[in-house]
Amino acid sequence: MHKENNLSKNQQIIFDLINKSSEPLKAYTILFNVQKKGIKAPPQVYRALDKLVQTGKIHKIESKNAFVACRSSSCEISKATAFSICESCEMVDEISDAKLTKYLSSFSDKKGTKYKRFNLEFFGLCKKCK
Amino acid sequence: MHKENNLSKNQQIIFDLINKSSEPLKAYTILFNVQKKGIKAPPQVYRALDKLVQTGKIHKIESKNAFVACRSSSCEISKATAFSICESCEMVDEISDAKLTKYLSSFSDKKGTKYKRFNLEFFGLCKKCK
DNA sequence: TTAAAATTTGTTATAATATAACACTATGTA
DNA sequence: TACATAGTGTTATATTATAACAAATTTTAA
Repeated sequence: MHKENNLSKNQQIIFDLINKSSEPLKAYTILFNVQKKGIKAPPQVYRALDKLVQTGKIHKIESKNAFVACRSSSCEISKATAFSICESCEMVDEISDAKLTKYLSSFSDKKGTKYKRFNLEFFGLCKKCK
Repeated sequence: MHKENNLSKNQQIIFDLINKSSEPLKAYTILFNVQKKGIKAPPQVYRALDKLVQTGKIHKIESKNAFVACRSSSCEISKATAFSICESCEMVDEISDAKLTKYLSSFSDKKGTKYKRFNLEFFGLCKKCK
């Protein structure tokens, strides 16, 4: 039987926590919340996070050092991420906009270089906070 | 006499260092390099960095926790930044592309929300590394 | 010019984020 | 089975960033 794309125990615990959260979670918040499940030390959390990011199950919000579950159905998108971030309430939403992805994926700079991966973070006020 | 847009002593020292660097500098690298000039502690560095970022003289590369001088002539652009990052040699270039800026500045999401600020980081291989 | 306000500085301590290194276990593959 | 790969548990430590307070400097405006 070939390798399933299943998560290991720690990966699953941490993914579940992030996935049911309505807001980005930080590594040490995650650590605190999974200690009752036996995950006791930072490296355990960071290793699971690294793997989940690599496989596109979660994304890192770089400007916040926090992690959100991918909400995008086709998660090739781990290489092409965009988020909106509210500067007031800190809410983060994943943007999945085919046009935007296409535009940025085919963007080439002045030297003609194209890039296989990007991360875009928009900042403003969400609907509630406006 | 009204306030000039001049930099304070520490801000100038730290800006000069970043400005003459060909690569993004990290806060503690900066600290190490300015100790001979009398800047001895992290808060002095971080305060200057914060101010320089606010005024658009430098930008923070979020995925690297590092800082580069703004190379864009019209530095209103501090609200609309884009960078290319080489995954091999770590080189970072600021992208100033009017079309790209315009496209992203006028982007509105599914709810019709527009965002006043964004940061975009492209990852790939630079010309040298290809 | 001079007093109040705002900004910048200097300093110590500590918080928050992240990884190195090592020994061991579990799982997948040939 | 036996080898390789991925995951786990653990301790210690490295890296990035801020809190809090006192003093000095610069700006503003009465």
